[in-house]
Amino acid sequence: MSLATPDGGPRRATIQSVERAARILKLLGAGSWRLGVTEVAERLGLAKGTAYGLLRTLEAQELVEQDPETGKYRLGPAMLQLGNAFLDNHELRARSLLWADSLASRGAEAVRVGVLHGSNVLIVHHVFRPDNSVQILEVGASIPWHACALGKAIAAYLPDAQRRSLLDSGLVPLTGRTVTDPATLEESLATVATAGVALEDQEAIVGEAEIAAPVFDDMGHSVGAIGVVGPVERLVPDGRVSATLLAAVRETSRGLSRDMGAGRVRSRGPAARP
Amino acid sequence: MSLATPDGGPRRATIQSVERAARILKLLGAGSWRLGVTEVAERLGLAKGTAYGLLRTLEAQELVEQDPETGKYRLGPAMLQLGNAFLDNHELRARSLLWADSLASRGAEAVRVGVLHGSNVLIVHHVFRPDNSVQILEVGASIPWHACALGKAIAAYLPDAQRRSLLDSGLVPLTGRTVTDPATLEESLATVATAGVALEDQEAIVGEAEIAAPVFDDMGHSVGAIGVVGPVERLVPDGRVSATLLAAVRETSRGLSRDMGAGRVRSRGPAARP
DNA sequence: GCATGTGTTCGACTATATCGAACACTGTTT
DNA sequence: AAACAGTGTTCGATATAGTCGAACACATGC
Repeated sequence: MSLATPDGGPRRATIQSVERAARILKLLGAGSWRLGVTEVAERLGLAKGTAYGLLRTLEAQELVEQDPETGKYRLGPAMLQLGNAFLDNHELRARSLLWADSLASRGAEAVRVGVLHGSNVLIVHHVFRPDNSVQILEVGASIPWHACALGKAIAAYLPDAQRRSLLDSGLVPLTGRTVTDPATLEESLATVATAGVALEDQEAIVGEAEIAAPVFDDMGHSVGAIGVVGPVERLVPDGRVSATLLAAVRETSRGLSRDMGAGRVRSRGPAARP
Repeated sequence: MSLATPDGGPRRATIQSVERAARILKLLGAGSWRLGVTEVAERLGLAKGTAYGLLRTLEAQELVEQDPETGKYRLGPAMLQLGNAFLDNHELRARSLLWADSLASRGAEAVRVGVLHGSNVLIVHHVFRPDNSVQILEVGASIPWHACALGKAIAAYLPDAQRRSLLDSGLVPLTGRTVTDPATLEESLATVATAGVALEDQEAIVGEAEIAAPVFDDMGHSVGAIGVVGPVERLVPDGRVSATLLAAVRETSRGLSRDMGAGRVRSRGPAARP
């Protein structure tokens, strides 16, 4: 009955049923199609009755929906609302709105803001390139950290231990140019750390590049990154990084970092009701 | 504290701790700022230790984050990812992408697609008006059903019992023109049902109007709605609804409904691997 | 310095979640 | 037709696993 804690991590008390419920949610979210009770039970190693009870409870909360025809389950609408609520409460995102807008118009490129989540970068804000082209919204998407400039910018300023674990955790290639060797990646992170800016040249999507810089809080931790994405021809013309964009990104990240740091140091909880 | 199940639905067993965990998440999502353990415990009527255990478990799953400085809790990044996963699995949204795009360019207005969630309409897709103006993305937002055309369009075709409960559940005014009287609202729903299209004229935001039509699945249930939003001057010039937009919305909703119905009737699970 | 606040820990109690087998139902196979 | 292999669902016995409440350590403000 006892689930052994994997690789002898610190054994903190966790509530079993809630953990299982969370894993069900992630399971439904990961696989891109609806699952049945038996499939859920199998994949999590639970009794069918147990999985059913959990699903029923989640359904009552509208975190999960059941297709009335097939009886299978999928994520529910409350999930979207909570996801949105996360964004509303997100400090980095809130503070980045104005900076991202101005960076987008100044650089005439799309802007993304991301934070580290596991070994991926989670996009928390996205401003479209200011032209009429059709673009898809990427907020909520997650990108392997080593395949985007945002991720490298964050990783470069992480405490050693954390950076190590990132480097060691399965680096999968997305394009032919994705760097997956930990050693060379570590070197490039050192370069990023001295330059203060990270680059990505078709390592995630062929034809697209990114220039990004880290964002720090008042403790000096890299809590996220902001950068511009766009076609290689414009970001890296003739193999050289556009100096204009580079300066714009750097200055924006500094301004945003100042915002983040100042918010905590100067006044403790200015927005809270007294 | 107890939400009465609409029309006396059967009360089944639910797992206590999971339900409590879900309520914690909603609490963190609703109040727009981070909460402490004691506050959570108070608002849910739990022992402090219990609330702590739940929060710890949710934190381990990254559904909740703890501010290392203040010790207070907020929603975590996994929430955003799950919210996004909900969208990816959402059938109506998936099928509406193309229709919404074409409606937006045909009508030169912003397009929204929504579903009913509780007594609100949850926006699951949003196409910006095809001009260069700055617009904010509304996906994930929820709007009181009686204050938007999407909501009226859905409600007009709901089973009697469900429509009743909507009419009876606290209708709050958002602007001076919001209709909050159940009787007059019911009348207007009857009109909507015969016309096949719903209107909204500055009932949610001053200066903005909306034209929407319902979307049906193969069972004939109104599972959502699609419509255009924009300034009153363009949607309702001189007090008359733009005939062009009205036709466009109507035709789009019919096409989308056909998509939704056809997907289920013709082939059972065409997208599933064999 | 005390008084109040916080988040956190711990152990005893029993309410509570888990299991596993049996159920009703559907569509397919024989 | 009838037996089969699936599904989601129900139910009751068992002891596990979650809940409570008091005590803890730490921070803040009087």
